[in-house]
Amino acid sequence: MTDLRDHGKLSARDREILKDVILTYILSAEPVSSRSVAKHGKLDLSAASIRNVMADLEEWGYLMQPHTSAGRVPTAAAYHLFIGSMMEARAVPAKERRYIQESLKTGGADEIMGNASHLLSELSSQVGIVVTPAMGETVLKAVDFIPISGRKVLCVVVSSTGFIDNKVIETEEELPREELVRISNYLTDSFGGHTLREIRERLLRQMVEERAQMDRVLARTIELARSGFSVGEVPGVRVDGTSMLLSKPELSDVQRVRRTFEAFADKARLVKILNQCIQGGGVRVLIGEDSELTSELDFSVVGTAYSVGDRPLGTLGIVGPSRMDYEKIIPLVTFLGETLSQALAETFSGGPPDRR
Amino acid sequence: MTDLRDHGKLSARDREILKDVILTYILSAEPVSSRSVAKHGKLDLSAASIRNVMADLEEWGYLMQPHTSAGRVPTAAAYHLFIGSMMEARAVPAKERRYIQESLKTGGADEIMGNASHLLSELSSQVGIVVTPAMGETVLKAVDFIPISGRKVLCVVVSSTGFIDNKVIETEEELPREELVRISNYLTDSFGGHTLREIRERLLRQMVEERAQMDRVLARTIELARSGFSVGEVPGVRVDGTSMLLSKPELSDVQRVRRTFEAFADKARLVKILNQCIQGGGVRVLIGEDSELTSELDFSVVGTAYSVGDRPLGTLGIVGPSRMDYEKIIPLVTFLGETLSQALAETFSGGPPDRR
DNA sequence: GTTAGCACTCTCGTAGTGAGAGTGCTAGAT
DNA sequence: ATCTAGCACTCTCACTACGAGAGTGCTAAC
Repeated sequence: MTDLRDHGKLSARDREILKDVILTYILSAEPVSSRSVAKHGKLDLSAASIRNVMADLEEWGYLMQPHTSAGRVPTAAAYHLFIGSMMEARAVPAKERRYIQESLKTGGADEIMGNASHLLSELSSQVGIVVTPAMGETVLKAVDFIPISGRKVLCVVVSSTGFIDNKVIETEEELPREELVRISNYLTDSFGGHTLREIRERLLRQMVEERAQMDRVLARTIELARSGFSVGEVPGVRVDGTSMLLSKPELSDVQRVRRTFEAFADKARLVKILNQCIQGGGVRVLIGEDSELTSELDFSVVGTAYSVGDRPLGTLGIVGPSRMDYEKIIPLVTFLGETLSQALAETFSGGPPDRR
Repeated sequence: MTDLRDHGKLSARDREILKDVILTYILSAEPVSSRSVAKHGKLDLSAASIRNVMADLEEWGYLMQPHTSAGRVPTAAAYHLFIGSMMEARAVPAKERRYIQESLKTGGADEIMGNASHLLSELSSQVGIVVTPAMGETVLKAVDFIPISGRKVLCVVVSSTGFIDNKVIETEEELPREELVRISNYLTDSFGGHTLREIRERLLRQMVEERAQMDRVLARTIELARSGFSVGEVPGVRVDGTSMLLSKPELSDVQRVRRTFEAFADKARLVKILNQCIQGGGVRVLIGEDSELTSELDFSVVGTAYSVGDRPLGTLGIVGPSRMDYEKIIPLVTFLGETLSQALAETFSGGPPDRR
C-alpha cells in the first residue's frame, strides 16, 4: 500500500494540512484551495506555505487537482490514511442509539432487516445495504407443510435465526392435512439444528442407499423434504435510500446517475462487494481500488458483518461517494452491526440445540 | 371532456394527420414538423397544407408547440383520442404470450407477483408496478403457529390466494408445540374462508361477550389469533424497472430525474393512482389530468385489475412518459392482467369453500 | 523556513453570431 | 374553393470570444 510506505514522509504539519483538506472537502464537495486551509485551518501559516506542502502531498499521491489551477481533492490513499490514523470517530449520539435499538427490537427477522437498511440510509444520508444469508446456509428451526389445493402444498421453512422462506411444491398424490403435520413434526425433530444444505445432501444419500427397503410413508417424507428444502439458494439484498444519491453534487449529470443506478441494480455484484467487508471482525472500508463500483464511480463502501453467537450471518453497510463523513459513518455502521446481531440473538435465542 | 365535444370537428384528414403526428412523436420524442408529416405520412399533401391543419389542431387543444417555430407535440387530449378511437392495438406476439404464461405458472404468490412486475417492465421498457392486496382484506386459508424461543411464537398466515405473511408474537406463557398445533388447526377450521378483517372483529366481539365464562384454552387461542391476524394492514407494492427511465430522453436533466424518483418512492401514492384503474373492468389509462405524477411529470399510467374468480385482488400496470407505445402496451397490460388472474386461480383454486 | 507578490492558467458565465429548422402568411396555381 | 410555392420571421442550438475570478507556481525578499 502506498500510504504505508509514504508514512514516514509525512511530518506533523503535513498531516495536519492533509486532514484539513479532507475535512473541508467532505463538507464542501469542492476542490480545496490553499487559501481556505490557511484561513480556516488550525495552522497559522500563509497560503503560500500551505501551497508548498500541498504540492508535496500531491506528489506523494494524497491529493490531486481536477485541472491546473483548481484546488485539490483527496485521493483514495488520503482517505485510507485519514481513516487509519487521523480521524476522530464521533460516537453515535445517545438519541440515535436509542432510535436504532428501538427500531430493531421487535418484529420478525424480515422486518428487522428492512428496518436495518432503512436506518443505515436514514442516519448516514447514504445508500444503506443489508445482505441476508442464503437460506440454504442457515440452520433449520422448523418446517411446516400447509395444503393449498389438490396436490399443491405450501412449504414454510424457518431458520433458527428467524428467516422465513416458502415455496409451493407439488406432491405425487393428495395428502391429508394430518399426514402433512406428521411429516412436518418428524422433519423438524430430526433435522432441526442442521443447515439446509447438509439436510439436502443427507436426504439425497439416504434416498440412494435405502431406495429398496423404504416404505411409502418415508419415501413421501423424503420427497417432500427434498423439494421443500431447496428454497433460497441465493442471499437476499436490501437496498435503501438510492434516491439520496440524487441530491449529491457528484451525481449532477445524467450519464453518471445512470451508470450508478445500473451498478446498484446488479444485486449479485453488491453482495460480492459487501462480502469483502466481513474479514477481520470490525468495520472495513473499501475505497477506489477494489471494484468497478468503487473505482469507476468514486464510491466508497463501509461495511461490517453481523452474526448470531459466533456464526456470521450476513453483511451490512453503506455505499456512497468517497467524500463521506467517515467520522460519523464508521461508528454508525459498527453500532448497527452490533445492535443487529444482538437483536437477532435476543429474538431467536434458545430453541433446539445447535448440533452442527 | 374536451375530446368528446370537439369530436365532430375533426375531419377524416384532420384525424389522419393527428394520428401521424402522435405516432411519429412516440417514436422520435421530438416535436413533429409539418414537413415530416408531409413526407412520411399517408396523405399526399404539401407541408403548407399540413401546417394549416396542424394550426387548427393546436387551436382545438390536441397539439402544442414547445416554442414558436418548433414542431408540434401531442397533448393529453390527443393521446386520449388516439387511444379511444384511432389506435390499432397490436396483439401480444405469441412468443411473448408463452414467455408470460411460462413465467407466471410456477411458484408461490409472492414469486408470481415479483415475476409479473418484472415482466411488465421488461416487455414494455417502462416501469412495471404490481399492487398486492392488503393481507387484512384477503380470505384466510390457513394459519400456523411455530414456537421460536421462550414465549415467542411465529405466526404464519396464508390467504386463500396464496399470499403469505408472518409475524412474531409474544404469548403470556410458554406454550408447547402440541398446543400450538391444536390452536392452528382449530383456527384454520373455524375461520378459513373469512377475511382477516372479519375474523378480527368477530374475535373482538367474542372476547367482550364471553369474557366471564371463557376457559383458559379458549382465551389463549383468541389472544393468539388476535395478535397473529393483525398482519398486513397496508397493500404491498412492487416496482420494477425504474432504471429504464434513465435512458428516456424526457429525463435528461437531473432535476427531473430527482422529482420522478421521489414520486416513485411514495408507495402509498402509487397505490392510490393505480387503484384509479380498477373501475370498469378493462384497462384504464391515466394521462395528464389525474394526479401529480401524471400531470407534473407528463407521465401516463396504464393499469388494470387482477382478480381470482369474481373477487378483485389488486392492480397492476405500467408507468412512463406519456409518449409511449400504447398500441403495444395496452394489449400487454390487458394480457398480463388476465394471465395473472388465471395463474393465481390455477395454483390456488379449491381449498376450503368460500363462505364469505 | 516563511511569506508577499506576481505572472500564468484554467474554468465559467455571458454575449454575440450564424446556421438550421420550422412556422405563418400571402399570392398565385389548380 | 382548395392547395401549394415562396418568403419573411422566429426560435434554438452550437460555436466563439472574452473578461472576471479563483487558484496555482515561482521567485525574491524577510
